[in-house]
Amino acid sequence: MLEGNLYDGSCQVVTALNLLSGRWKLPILWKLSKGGIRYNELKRQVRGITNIMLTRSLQELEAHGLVERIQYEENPPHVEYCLSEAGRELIPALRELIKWARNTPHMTEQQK
Amino acid sequence: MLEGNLYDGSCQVVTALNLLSGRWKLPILWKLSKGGIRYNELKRQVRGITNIMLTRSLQELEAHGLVERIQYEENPPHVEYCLSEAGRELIPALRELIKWARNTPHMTEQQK
DNA sequence: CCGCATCCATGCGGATACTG
DNA sequence: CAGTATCCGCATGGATGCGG
Repeated sequence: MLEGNLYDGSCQVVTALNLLSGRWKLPILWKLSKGGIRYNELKRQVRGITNIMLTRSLQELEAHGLVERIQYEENPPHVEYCLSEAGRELIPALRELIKWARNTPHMTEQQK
Repeated sequence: MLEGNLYDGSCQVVTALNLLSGRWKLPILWKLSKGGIRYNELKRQVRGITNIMLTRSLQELEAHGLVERIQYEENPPHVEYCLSEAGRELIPALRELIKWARNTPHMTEQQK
């Protein structure tokens, strides 16, 4: 896995990582990892996010199969978001990254 | 040093992940994980990268403590780059991400 | 051999306002 | 409640050429 043609391997990881980059994706995924949640509740919990950014992020994550959108045909509208199987499988990798970030001085210092 | 850090980290993981995002950082780190390497050799191995992008990426990675630059006072010039301790500690997390990316259909299909 | 300076294009993150 | 529609600034990626 580490060996062999590295560039091929890197491509997918680069794609994956760029999918997750940006200011909001991880916080969103994190909230979703706790279970299904509605749009406005999610917006409340992800501090500072606006409608447009929440909508876009969710759409992207859904388009790439990390998040599932479930719409209940009710009035008033009721939509829930949750992690897909792929999304759930991603969590362990993120946990590793979190662990690393916490134990890395430069990461904790340079919060300018 | 390069200015304009995109998002200050209200979250360390977000900061960490954004540090790694972009087209070249991971391929570079990947090559470096094999051991120290010279600038031009690195440029040869990271297909398609230009001087400016290689230089910038290395500077950023160095500024954030993931990469170390070693300059030998010789003529002709001799510079080597290698992973720092923090950089080496990051590899396991990346391995997880690679594993995930490889096992995720959408990642392998949708190279947009 | 190992870079930096300059300039340019693009896309992303975001503010504001509106809708079914 | 759950979103869209516009518009915009600026960081980021990149081509090309120069310099120690």
